[in-house]
Amino acid sequence: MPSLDDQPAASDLHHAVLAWYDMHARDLPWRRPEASAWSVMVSEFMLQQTPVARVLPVHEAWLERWPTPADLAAEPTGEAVRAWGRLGYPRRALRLHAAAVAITEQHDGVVPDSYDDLIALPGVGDYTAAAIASFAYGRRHVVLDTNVRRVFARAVAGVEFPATAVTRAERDLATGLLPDEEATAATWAVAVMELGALVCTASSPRCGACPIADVCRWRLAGHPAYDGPPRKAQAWAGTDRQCRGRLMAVLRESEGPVHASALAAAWDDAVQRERCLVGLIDDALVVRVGPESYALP
DNA sequence: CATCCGTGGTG
DNA sequence: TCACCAAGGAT
Repeated sequence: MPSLDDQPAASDLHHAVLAWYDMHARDLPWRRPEASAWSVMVSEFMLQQTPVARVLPVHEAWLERWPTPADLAAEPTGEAVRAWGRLGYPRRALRLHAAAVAITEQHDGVVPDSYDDLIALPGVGDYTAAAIASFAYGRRHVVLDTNVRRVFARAVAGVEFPATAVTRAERDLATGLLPDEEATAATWAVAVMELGALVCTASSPRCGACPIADVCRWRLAGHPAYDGPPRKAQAWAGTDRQCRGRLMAVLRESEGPVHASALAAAWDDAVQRERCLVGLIDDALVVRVGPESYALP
């Protein structure tokens, strides 16, 4: 019978989480045995800050249209931005395209399997590099995303939410919990993430359905309330992000170039509209094709 | 290390 | 209703 001072034994966590995953894992396209590394990579880009439900249809259309990195690399960047649709953060589409170009030119069109090669690609940070290496190639890596961090914060550290930024102690903890055997480590990585996504959710966690509830330090401590710094909600109404989104929607939905008047109709504040347009052009999400005419690149 | 970068679902 | 949140990365 565990006391509050005990750390959950790694072996207990492994068995419980892996058994739970075997039973409850979602059947997602990028997890199927026939899924290519490119499919995994596309999913990871799309899933950066966007929920699975909204990624599914876009991912399917994307892989059908561009089955390999070279297929995407051969297209203008604007086609990637248009196909990205309303997933949000369209710079991710640009980075995915740039990554496809780099893979085509520097890796013979094959998605790299090493963390070092992956993290050198545009739009690939620590999480995405580890995720692709682990999920697509079965390599042993610490995959630290928001779900995994939350599960470990609760089950091991006994707090409701992890710190704002990844700490050294947190990474050491995750490293220590990573199973030794390579294939097991890869399954563990996706299993812990799935547990965080489906059971150990940010709000209203389903502890009654959790395979490690009996050793979870946060639950054993009586679910103490979060006492860290307030996590600031992102402002939205009236921000440049909203303005940029409106402008991009106009361009996306138009087959050809749009006149400045069409953009003006999408956002009233002329000063802010101009600032955002300049920013979009600077980001290479928009190109000016005439005196008062704009288009996707 | 804090801030910026989209969008839509939900309790 | 509206604050919160969803598989981050770049600067």
